[in-house]
Amino acid sequence: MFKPVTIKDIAKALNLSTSTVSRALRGGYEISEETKKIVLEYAEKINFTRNPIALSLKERRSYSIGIIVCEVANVFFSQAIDGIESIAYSKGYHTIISQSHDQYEREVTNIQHLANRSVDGIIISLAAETKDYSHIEKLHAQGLPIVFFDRILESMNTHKVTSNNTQGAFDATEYLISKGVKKIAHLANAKQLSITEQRKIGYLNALEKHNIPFDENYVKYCEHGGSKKGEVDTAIKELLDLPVKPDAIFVASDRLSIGCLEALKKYNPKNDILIAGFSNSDVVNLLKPSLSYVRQPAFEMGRIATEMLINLIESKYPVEEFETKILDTTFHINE
Amino acid sequence: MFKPVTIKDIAKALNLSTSTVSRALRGGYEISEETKKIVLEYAEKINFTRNPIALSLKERRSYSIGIIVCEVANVFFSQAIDGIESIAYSKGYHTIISQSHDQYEREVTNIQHLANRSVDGIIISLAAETKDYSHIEKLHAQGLPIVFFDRILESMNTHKVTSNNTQGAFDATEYLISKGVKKIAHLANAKQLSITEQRKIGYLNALEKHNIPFDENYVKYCEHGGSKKGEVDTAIKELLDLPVKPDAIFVASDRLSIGCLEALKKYNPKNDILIAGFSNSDVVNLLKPSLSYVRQPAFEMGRIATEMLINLIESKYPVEEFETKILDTTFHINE
DNA sequence: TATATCTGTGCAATCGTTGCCGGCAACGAT
DNA sequence: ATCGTTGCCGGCAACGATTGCACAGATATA
Repeated sequence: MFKPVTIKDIAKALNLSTSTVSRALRGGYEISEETKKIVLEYAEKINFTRNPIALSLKERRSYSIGIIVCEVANVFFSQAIDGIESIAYSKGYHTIISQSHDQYEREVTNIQHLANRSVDGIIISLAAETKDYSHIEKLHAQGLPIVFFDRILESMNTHKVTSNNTQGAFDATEYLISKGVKKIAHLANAKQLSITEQRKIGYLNALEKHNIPFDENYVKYCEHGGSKKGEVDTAIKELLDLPVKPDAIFVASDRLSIGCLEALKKYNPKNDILIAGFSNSDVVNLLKPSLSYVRQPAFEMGRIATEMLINLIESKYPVEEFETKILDTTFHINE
Repeated sequence: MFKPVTIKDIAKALNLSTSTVSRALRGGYEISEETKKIVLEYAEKINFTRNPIALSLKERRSYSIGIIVCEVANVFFSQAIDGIESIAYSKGYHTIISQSHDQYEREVTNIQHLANRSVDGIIISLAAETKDYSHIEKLHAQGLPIVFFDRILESMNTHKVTSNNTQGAFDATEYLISKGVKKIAHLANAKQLSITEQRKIGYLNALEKHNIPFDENYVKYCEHGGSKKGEVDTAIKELLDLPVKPDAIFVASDRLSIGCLEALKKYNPKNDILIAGFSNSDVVNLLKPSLSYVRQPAFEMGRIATEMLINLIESKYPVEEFETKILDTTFHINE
C-alpha cells in the first residue's frame, strides 16, 4: 500500500507535537530557529509532502480548477488549455480537464463531477448540444465561480472571454468575395451556440457590404458540432446538390473544416470550391484542398479566462461587476 | 462562498445523529425503513452530495487516476485518453490529465503533483527528454501503482502496453522499398525512448530483408521529440544536404511527421521524396505531400492500460506478476 | 420474573492539517 | 518579591464522512 509520510510521523520521531511540526514547516514565527531547523531537515530527509486532501478538507478549497471543453484533440482547445495551465500553475492551482465531446449529457455529468470534487472554480466552453443551462446556473447560484470562454452563455452574469468572432467571420467571407466568388455557403456549428450567431453575423455583414444577396439555403448547421458521424458529410452533400452550387464555403470551426475538406475531396474532386474558415490547426498549411483560415488567440484566451477565474476565487467579497473580453483574430491566406 | 450541504445539516434538520444519516444514505440494513425514507427524501430535496474530499481523507484513496502524456494536442494521445476515460468512468474513477510537453522537468513536477494529490495510480507515457527515472522509481517503490503505455520504461517491473512498433516500422519501410526507393532515411524520436529503439529495429529489419545496406547518416534523432522549435527542420535540412540525398523517409511519430512535411514543403518543393510514418492524425488523408502511415490502436491501448491499472489499485495483495501487452498496428497507403 | 436476542440509534475515533487557547519558564520592571 | 511580558511549545477541536462499539428499548424465551 502507498502510504505517504505525515506530520505525525515527524512529530513522533522528533518527540514534538504535530502542531509544532506544522508550524515549523510553514515557518511560523513562534517556533525557535533551532527546532525549525531540526524539523525541516528531517522532513527533507524522509521526503515529506503535506497532504493536500487533508488541507482541502480543512480549508474548504482544493486549489484546483476544472476545465470543460468539447475535446482536447481539437487544437484550439488544447492551445487554450496550455494557456490555462500556464497561469494556473504559476498561481499554485492545478487543473482537471474533462471533455464533453459536444454531448449535453457528458457536460452535465462532468460539471457535476467537478463540483463534487471541490474544484474552486470552473472554466467552460459549452458543448454544441447544450440547450438547457440549469446545471450550470444552479452551481453558479450556489456561488461556484465560473468563467466562460469561446462558447459562452450570454445570459449568465459572469466573466467571459471570446475572440472577435464577427470580425473573423467578416474577414474570411470578405476574402472569399475578393477572390471573385459570389455564391458563398456557410457551414455553421450548432444553432444555439454564441459563436454560431456571432460568426453568422460577420458572414452576413460581409455579404451585405458587397451587395451579395443572402440565401438561407446556403447555410447549413451542424447540431453536434461535427462530432456526429456523417453530419458534415451530409451537409456538404446537400450544398453540392443545390440547384445553384456554391463556389465557396465559409466554415465556422476547425472540426467542421476537416469534415468539409474530406467531404469535398470525395464529392467535388474538381476542387473548384474556395474554402475559408476558422482553424487553429498546426497542419493547416499542409492541407489539400487548401484552406484560408481565421486564427483565434487560443492560448491568450486561456490565460485571460484563468486570470479572471482566479480573481473570482480569491476575491474576498462577492464580485458584482463582470467583464466580457473580446480578443482579435487574425486571418491567413492559403492559395 | 460556495458551501455544499453536509450530512450534519441533514442530521440537524431531521434531529438525528450523523451516523444514522450516513447509514441511511448508504442503505445500511440497521436503519429502519421509515428513517431511511425520511433521510433519503430530505437529502434529495436539498440536493445533497457527499464530499469526496472527506472520503478520500478517510479512505486514503481518491478514486482518481493520473495521466501523464507529452501533449493532449497530439491525436494519438487524445485518443488514448478517450480510451482511458471510457474505462475509468465506467469503474467510478475520474481522471486528472497532465502534460509533460516532452520536458523532463515538467514530467517530474507533474508526477509529484499527482502523487501528492493522492491519485490512486498513474498511467504514463514518458517525455522524450527523460533520461533519469528516479522520480518514477521512487513512487513505484513506495507502492504507487503505475502503468506505462507507448513510451515505456523497460526496466521497471510493472504492467505495460505498447503497440507493435517493430512490425509497424517494418511495414512502413517495406512499403517504401516496394515503391522502388533504396535510400531510405529515418527521422527518429529521442534516442532513449523505448519506441525509438523498437521502430528503428523494424526499419533495420526491412532494410536487411531487402538487402539494402544501412547508412547511419540516414538516421536523425530528435531529442525533444519535435517539440523544440526548428528541431525537425534542421534534421530534414541535414538529410537533404547529404552527398547522396535520400529518396524516402520513414518518420517515427506524428509530431515528427508534421514537422517533416512542413520542412519538405519548404526545402524540397520538387516533392520527389516518399514519406511514410507513424500517425494517428485525422487529417492525414488531406495532407500534401501525402503520407502513408502506420496507425496505432490508441483508444484500445488506453483502455487496456486503465484496466491494468485498476487491477493493480484494487488488488488486495501486492501484485508480483506483470504483463506487457503489445497491440498490432495497421498500415495505410496514401499515394 | 429474569435473561437472552434483536432493532434502531448515538457516541467517539479516525483520516492529516491547522487555528486557537493556554501553560510554562525566563526575563525585566516595579 | 511580585507582576507582566515574551518566547516556545503542547493539547484540543474542527473540516466531512464512516464505522466499531455501546446502549436503550422492545420482544422472545426460559
